[in-house]
Amino acid sequence: MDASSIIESLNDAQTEAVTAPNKALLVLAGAGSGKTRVLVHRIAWLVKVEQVSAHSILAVTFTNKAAKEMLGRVEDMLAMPARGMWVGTFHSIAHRLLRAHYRDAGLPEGFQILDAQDQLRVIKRVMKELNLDDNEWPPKQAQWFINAKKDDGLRPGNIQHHGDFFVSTMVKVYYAYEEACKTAGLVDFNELLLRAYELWANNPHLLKHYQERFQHILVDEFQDTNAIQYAWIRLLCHEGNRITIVGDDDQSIYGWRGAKIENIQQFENDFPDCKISRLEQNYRSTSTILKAANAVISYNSDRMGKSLWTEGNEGEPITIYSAFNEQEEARFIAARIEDWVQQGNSYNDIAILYRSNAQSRILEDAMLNRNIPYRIYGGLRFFERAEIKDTMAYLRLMTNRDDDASFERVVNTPARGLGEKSVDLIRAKAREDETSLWQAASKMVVDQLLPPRARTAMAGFLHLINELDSSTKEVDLWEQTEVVIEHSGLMDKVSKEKGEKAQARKENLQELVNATREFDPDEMIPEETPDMTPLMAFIAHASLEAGDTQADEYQESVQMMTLHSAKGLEFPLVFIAGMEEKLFPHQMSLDEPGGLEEERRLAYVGITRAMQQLYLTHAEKRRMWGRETYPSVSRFISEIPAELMTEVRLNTQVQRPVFQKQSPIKRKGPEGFHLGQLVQHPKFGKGIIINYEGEGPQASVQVNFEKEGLKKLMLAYAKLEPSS
DNA sequence: ACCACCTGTTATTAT
DNA sequence: AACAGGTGGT
Repeated sequence: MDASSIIESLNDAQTEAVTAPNKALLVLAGAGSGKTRVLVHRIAWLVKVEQVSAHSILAVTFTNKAAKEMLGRVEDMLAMPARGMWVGTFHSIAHRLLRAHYRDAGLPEGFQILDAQDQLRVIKRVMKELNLDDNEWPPKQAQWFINAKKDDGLRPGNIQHHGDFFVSTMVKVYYAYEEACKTAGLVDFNELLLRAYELWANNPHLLKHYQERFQHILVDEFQDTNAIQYAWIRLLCHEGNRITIVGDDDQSIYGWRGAKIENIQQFENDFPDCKISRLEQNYRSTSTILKAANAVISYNSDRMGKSLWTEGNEGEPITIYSAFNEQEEARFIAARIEDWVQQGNSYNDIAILYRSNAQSRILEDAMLNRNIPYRIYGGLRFFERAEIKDTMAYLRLMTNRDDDASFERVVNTPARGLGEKSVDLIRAKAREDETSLWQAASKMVVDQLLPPRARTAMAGFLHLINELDSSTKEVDLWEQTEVVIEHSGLMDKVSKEKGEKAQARKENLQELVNATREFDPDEMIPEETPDMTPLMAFIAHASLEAGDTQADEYQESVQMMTLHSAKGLEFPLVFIAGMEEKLFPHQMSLDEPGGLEEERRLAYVGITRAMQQLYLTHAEKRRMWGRETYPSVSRFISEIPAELMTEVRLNTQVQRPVFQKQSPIKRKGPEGFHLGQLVQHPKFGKGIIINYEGEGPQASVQVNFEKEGLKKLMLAYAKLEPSS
C-alpha cells in the first residue's frame, strides 16, 4: 500500500505523530499546527498502511461539526466510505451505546434526551413539588449543581453534605429530579455520559466486547474532557488498545462545564510510556498574529509550555479600533467588510467573533443595513425555537407516552381547555401512583376523576396523540411531521398570530418538514439498533444537534459566532468585537478562581483564528442591560506588544466632539508624534494622527483633518506641528 | 380558562 | 432590551 501519499504533505513532527507505532500517543498541538490533519492522516495511515479495519476505530470529537468534517476527510483520503468506524461526539457515542444496550443501562426502550431548556423545566417542577420557593432557591442554581455533580460522576448518594443546608437541599432536588427523569424515561446531556460510563463499569462483559472491538481510540480536543469522559476512556482503553489523544492546554475553554486540563497531565501518568509529540509550527497565521497570540497567552502561568512559530510572513499589523459606541463599532466592522469584498475577496473569508451571544444583535443590524450576507451560529438555534419544540414534543409523545416533559409542554398547546388546575390534578395523581403524567391522565379519564369539561378535553388530547401515532405508522417521516403540524393545531395557532414573528414561525414549521425530508435515516440509524424508527433517529438528532440558526448554507456569507464556537475554525479576516473589561474578560469569570486565565485562553483562541488580518474593536460607550456603561479597554489588548498593533480612529458620521478622548493605547510615534495627537498643518488645518508607518525619512503619517478628512503625509515634507 | 397587558427579573460561554 | 411569569379583565 502506498504510504507516501499519506505522509508526503506533512512536516516531520506531523509525520512522526501520524506514523507513531506507540500504544499511547499524546499530541500537543498548538493552534493552526495541523491538528485535525494529523488525526485524519493517522486514521488513513492505520487503515491503509497498517491494514487496520475501520470497524476497530473509535474517534471522538467535541462538536458534531468536527465529527462530520473528520469523517468526510477520512473518507476522501481513503476514497471509500469508512464503514464500521465510530466517529462522533462523546454525547452521540454515549447515546449510541445506550440505545444499543438500553436494558443493561436501566433505561426504557424509548428513552429520550432532555436538552438544557427541558431540563430546567423539569427541575422547576420538581422544586415546586418540594415546596422550595424559587426566589430563595433559583432553579438555575439547582440545574448548575446537578450538572456539575454529574460532570464529576457523582450521584446524589455520593455527595457529602456534612449537614450543610444548601448542599443537602440541592441533593434532595437531585434525588427528586432523578426520580422524575426515571418515570418519564428522560436522560439529560450529562446523564448520557454518566450512564454510558456506568454501563461499562457495571457490565464487564459489555466493556470487554468494546475493548476488543475498539483497538484504536482517538480523542480530539482532549483538554476539554471532563472527569467522567476521562474515566470512560480509561475504562475502554485496555492493555491491547492503542490510543491517540490530541490537545492543547492553551485552548482549554470549557472549564465551566467540568473540563479538566489536568487530564492531559493525568494521561501522561496513566500511560507512562506514552509518546509525546509536539506540533509547534503554525501554518495558519501571519507572524504578527502569532506573536500577539503568544504574547497574550504568556501571561498565564502553569502552562505545559509550547512555542508556536511560523515561516509565514509578517503580514499586516493588528488593527485596534475604538468606537464611540456599539453601533458605531458594528458600522466600522461592516465598512471594513465592504472594503475587503471590494478588493475581490469573499464574504466566506470573514468571521466576526464576540464573547457573548447578546452582542450579535447589533452586529446583525449593521450587516442588514449594508446588505452584507451573514450567518449567525449559536444563540437560539433551530431546534430550540418554541414552535419547533412544540412539534417535537408531539413527535416525542408519539414515540414515548411517558415523556413527561413533552406532555407538560403540549397538553394545552394549542389551548384546549386544560389549564393549570386540570394539569395539577394530573400531576397529583401521577405522584400518588408513581407513574407518568400520561398514565395518570389515562386513568383519570377512564375512572372519571376529572371535571366533565377537562375530562372531555383530556380524552381528546390522549386520543389525538394515539391517533397521530397509529395513523402515521406507515408513512414517511416528513409526511408524519406534516400531519402532526396540521392535526395538532399548531399550524392553525401560528397562523392566527399576528406580527412579523408569526410569519417566521410559520416558515420554521415549514422548514421542519424540509429538515425531515432531508434527514437520511439510513445514515443515522446505527447498525446495532436496526429497530430504531426514522422518527426516533430524528428526535435524537434534533436533541443532540440543536442545528444551526439559519439556512442558506450555500450563500457566501460572513460568519458571526461566539469565541467559544469559533474554536477549530480559521478565517483570513477576523474581527473580535467588544474588547472591553467586564465583557471580555467577562465579569462573571473574573469572580471565579482561574476564570481570568480561562478568559485569556479564550482570547488566545480568538486571535489564532485569524490567518491574514485581525481587528480588535471596542466601544467607549456600551448599553448593557439597558444602562449606559463606559467600559475600559480589555487588558488583553494591552498584553499585545505595541509594535504589532496599529490604531485607527475614523471621523465617522456620528455626531460627537472629534477630539474628545486620548486613545487608550499610547504609543510613541516617530519624531515625537503619537497616535491620537492633534496636529496643525499649514494647508489642511487641524487634524488628528490616526496611523503612521515607516521610520526616519520614510516615515509617513495618516491624519484625519477636521475639514479635509483623511490624508497620508510624508513626515519629512509635511510641515506638521503639534497643536492643542 | 384564556388572553392581553404589565411587571419584575435578568444576560457567559454549550453538548 | 427581552423575556418569563403574574395580574386582571373577559
